[in-house]
Amino acid sequence: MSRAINSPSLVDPTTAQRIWKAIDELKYYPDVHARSLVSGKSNILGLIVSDITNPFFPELVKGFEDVVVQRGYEVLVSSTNYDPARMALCVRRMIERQVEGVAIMTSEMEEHLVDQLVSRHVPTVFLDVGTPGEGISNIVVDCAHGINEAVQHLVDLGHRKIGFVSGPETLASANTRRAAFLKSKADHLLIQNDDWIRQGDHRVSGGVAAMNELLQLAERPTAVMASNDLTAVGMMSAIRRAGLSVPKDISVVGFDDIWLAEFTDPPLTTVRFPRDQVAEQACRALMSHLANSQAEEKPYEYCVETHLIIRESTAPM
Amino acid sequence: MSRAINSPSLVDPTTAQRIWKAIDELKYYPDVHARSLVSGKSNILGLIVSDITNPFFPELVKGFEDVVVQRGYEVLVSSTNYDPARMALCVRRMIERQVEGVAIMTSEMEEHLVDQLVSRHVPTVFLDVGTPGEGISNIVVDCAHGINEAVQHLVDLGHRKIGFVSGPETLASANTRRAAFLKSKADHLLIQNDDWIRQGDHRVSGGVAAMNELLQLAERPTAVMASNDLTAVGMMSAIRRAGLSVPKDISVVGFDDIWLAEFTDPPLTTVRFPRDQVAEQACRALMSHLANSQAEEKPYEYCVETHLIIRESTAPM
DNA sequence: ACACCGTATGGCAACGTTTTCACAAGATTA
DNA sequence: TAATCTTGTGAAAACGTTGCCATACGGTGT
Repeated sequence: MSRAINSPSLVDPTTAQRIWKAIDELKYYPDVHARSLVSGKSNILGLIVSDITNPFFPELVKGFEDVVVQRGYEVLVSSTNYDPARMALCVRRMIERQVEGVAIMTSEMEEHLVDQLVSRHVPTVFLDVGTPGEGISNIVVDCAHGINEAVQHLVDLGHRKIGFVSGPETLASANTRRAAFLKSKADHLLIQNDDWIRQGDHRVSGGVAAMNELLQLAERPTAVMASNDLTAVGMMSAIRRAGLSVPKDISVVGFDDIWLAEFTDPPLTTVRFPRDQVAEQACRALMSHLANSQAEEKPYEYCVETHLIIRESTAPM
Repeated sequence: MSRAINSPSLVDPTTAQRIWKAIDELKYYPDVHARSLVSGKSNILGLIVSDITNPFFPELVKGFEDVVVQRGYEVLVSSTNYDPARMALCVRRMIERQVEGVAIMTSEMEEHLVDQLVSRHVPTVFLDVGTPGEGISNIVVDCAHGINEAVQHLVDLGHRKIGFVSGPETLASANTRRAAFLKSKADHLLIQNDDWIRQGDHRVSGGVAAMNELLQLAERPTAVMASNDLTAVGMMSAIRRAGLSVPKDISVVGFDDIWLAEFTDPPLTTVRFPRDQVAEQACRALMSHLANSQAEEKPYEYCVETHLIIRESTAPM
């Protein structure tokens, strides 16, 4: 009987024992569907990422799964593959399965899809985009802090000519990072040179191409930063192909601290994007919405910091 | 009404239209839980992996998600983190959510957990371990083929002294690969030298350590193969730290063809483990069990091939 | 015109829980 | 001893579907 399981206080110890014995013997598992049907709660949280194959995401997924499961919930992971149609499918899957909340960890998100979620009162949490409000939270990531540390680190090493390879300009997060770099550069009174600011695509190939452009400049930067680690990997590769050495000739700094960064050659100095913390905070935000369901839906906004991880791709000028 | 949705043939076109209109207007989504409750089918397939953070898995997860979703099912992904207790939790989660089938893509699996699944008649598919039977399928991976191609490739380049760094001996897949290498080596009448066979741990650090041992040998191999790409990455790093060059001084071949292999320096020649095919076949196997539910539960056994991908970490001796 | 058949539709039981309500039995009090 | 209260338990409604059965309706054949 359900009472024995859910409100042990109300039931006589001896009957409770009888019931638990039966449960054990029959290997009884409660039927989640019946349970969900009557309670209206699915006990599922959704997680939407761009592409699980992108090394940025697995850590996020893992972190999310860990804490969500620990709290007795289940996770529904889905990838958009950067495809708007596919994104619509992801949202539909979430709604159909009646998830109790969704963490949308992609940087692109169409307005009307978000509306579908809010109109169904599904709590939502975003990764550093958009505006918190009615059931919508946001994890804001302080990229500037880590980028500032990185610039400071390079300045300390004697670098004054620092280049930057950004991500695609359609990507909000890429623009944030670029702006943070520009600001930090100005704050440090470094040499300004627009030629040293190049655009990549957050993939290895973009890093290679951008770095090749930088290498052909008459006056080259002595250190370069990248908008993400993949770009930095491409840049290091291009530098080496040009017969130069990292970090002896040019220092390189990445961003994200993906798993790979530790094992590039040389190991990449980079800014750590704390994906495990993001996952935990996203989950916490969702749970918080679930707790104070209708009343006072306080939008949750949590700030997560980034920090420089110094490895071996940076050296004195 | 359910008829309009599920058996369009039985309902008058005009009423059908009325119903669809209403569905649209009310933004009606059928309640999966009620549906599952009455039908007894959850429309969910489970996927258990060791660690989504391990670069081997994301591609597998993505492939699985793609085809499962396409067939109108949902996926429940869970990671064991190589922890038996956690594995038990994974199985429990699967059973509680009443998945209709589970793909267990880890190499370790405790007997009694599998029993829980079979006793509940949950179709199961494994990745190259165990014995097919009553509702249990297996995707067998022909590692030998790719390894043979790799050895042949090295022989063609003039190598006769080929080393091998294996994975942990507790891992079935690692032993399979090691055995395949040994057999291929014998077939090619290559120089036998037990000193050239080392044990790694399928991680970068193990590759570094094993390679350092090989480098200290009086008579060194001129080419080395690894049980997986991570090991190969470590080996390349160790070689370079020793002041030698890949592939000029020593050729290196990996196994798995993880995403990273394309971007190491030099790009890694490796044996491609077709994870997308595995995912698709796993799904197909599960679906096949679902189709002929009770009757003639034919165990499904599919063989997937491996092939050498030649990049730049191998060169003539 | 009447019986018959096929098709389209309304109604109802069932799925396995949770929750509420009512009731029984024992304990407490006047 | 009777009345009231407490505690534990059984019974029933509800959740939103599906699948079956009954029924109403329009058409066809005699």
